[in-house]
Amino acid sequence: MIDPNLIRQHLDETAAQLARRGLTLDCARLQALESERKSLQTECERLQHERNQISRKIGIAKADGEDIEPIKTKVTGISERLQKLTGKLDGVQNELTEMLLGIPNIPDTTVPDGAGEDENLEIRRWGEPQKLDFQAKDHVALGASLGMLDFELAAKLSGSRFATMSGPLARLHRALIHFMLDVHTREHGYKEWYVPYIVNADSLLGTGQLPKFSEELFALQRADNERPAYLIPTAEVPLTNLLRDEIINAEELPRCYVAHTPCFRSEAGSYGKDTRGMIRQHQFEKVEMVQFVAPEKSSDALETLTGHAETILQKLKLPYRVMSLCAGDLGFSACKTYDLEVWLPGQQAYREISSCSNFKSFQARRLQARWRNPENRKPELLHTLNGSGLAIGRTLVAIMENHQDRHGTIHIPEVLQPYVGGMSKIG
RNA sequence: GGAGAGGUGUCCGAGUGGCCGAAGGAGCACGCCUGGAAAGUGUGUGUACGUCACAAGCGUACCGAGGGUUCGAAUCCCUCCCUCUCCGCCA
Repeated sequence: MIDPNLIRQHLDETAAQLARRGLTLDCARLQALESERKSLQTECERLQHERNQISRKIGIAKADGEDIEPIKTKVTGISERLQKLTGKLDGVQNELTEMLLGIPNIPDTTVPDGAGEDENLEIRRWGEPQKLDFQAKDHVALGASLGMLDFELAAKLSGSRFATMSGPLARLHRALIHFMLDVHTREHGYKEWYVPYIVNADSLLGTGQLPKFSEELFALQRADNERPAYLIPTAEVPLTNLLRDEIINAEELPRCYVAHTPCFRSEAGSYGKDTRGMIRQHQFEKVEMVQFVAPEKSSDALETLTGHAETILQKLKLPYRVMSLCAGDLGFSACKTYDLEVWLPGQQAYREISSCSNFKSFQARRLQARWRNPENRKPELLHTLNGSGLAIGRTLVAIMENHQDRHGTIHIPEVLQPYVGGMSKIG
């Protein structure tokens, strides 16, 4: 959630900044609701004050043995008026918060202009796409010829957008998880977590997936009376919510967390997109990094966090480029995002493999995740960041396609070999 | 699944209808003491919102969440969530 004060005091500038995303803010409605809220709230509080005063007098009068009936009737009148007004105030406030929750984060000033994907800005490249003297196969063909990657079999079990892997390929997939966790914990100073894969609505509200994006989630059917629960779409949700409603000390910052989890996405609205292969699945594994930092540190933290994700690609010798998402392509909660796009010879294209974002206080405000600023001893909102480090399935795809030879053999990057019992190739 | 106990401020912990935003302690901040530190000691120390100059002051709300009773609720009633103990079951 953006700072409500921006709506109250700097509505026009805020609307202008949000317009970069292609969003038109209903300023008139917001302003009307805001001024109505103001007058209703003032009046309600005045009446409450009056009621509290009189009620207090009743207590005293009663102790003195006086007749309290006349005072009581006076209060009753106030209470009736108060009830009507608070009802109205609640209505206004609900509409206002609903609108506020629906407003995306304000793009950072360093975010490039643009309406969508095509206008994202390339920041840098690493590695050269290999020039092969044979026709590169994509991972689907490679996996099928190895007999270790099967989508039809998965469809029998579960439906479309699932995969089975077997044998050495399944092992390599598992190895990637361990490798990435080891790099982030040993070399980048992250703390490893194991977290629930099922979360409640509050957690999803905290990170911004709810209320707006419920169609992307798998909701679980539960017994009567139980609150809805959801499969996590990313480890960002449980990891970031670890600090929900917490106040932490300055010396405990930054907090750098990493976890591997499966991720579940319904991929509603992506029909016909990436239907071939493992790029877009209902279930995939991901190693996720999350950082909680003091506000003035978050811009730098985004650079280092992105670097941590890049390290993995470099160690795996996978060519990639870093894209700064333009305002129109930013995710709902993000203020600035770098996408890492890995080269996929099978597609002859760079494809997203990691997304690293600074949310500033947008998530922290919903979460009430705070720190105690030593300067004034007051609790203030933290800044949160996260990034994939990396998406496991897509990394596997990238390894298969980039490290294939003319025989369809996959050559395993050296850094991974200790994780697969010294195996150097598959097939 | 059965039986019981409980959820109060940064933390611990008192408080069973009327100046209770809440005793006491710890922690923290500032000061005294000290060669320095510890100990000791004094003072201060919740959050959000409104009014307003994001000052002071004043006001409102908040004692797990949401309803209700009442002139008045941390305190009484209902529903839900969560934690703990014992028993049962179980990867």
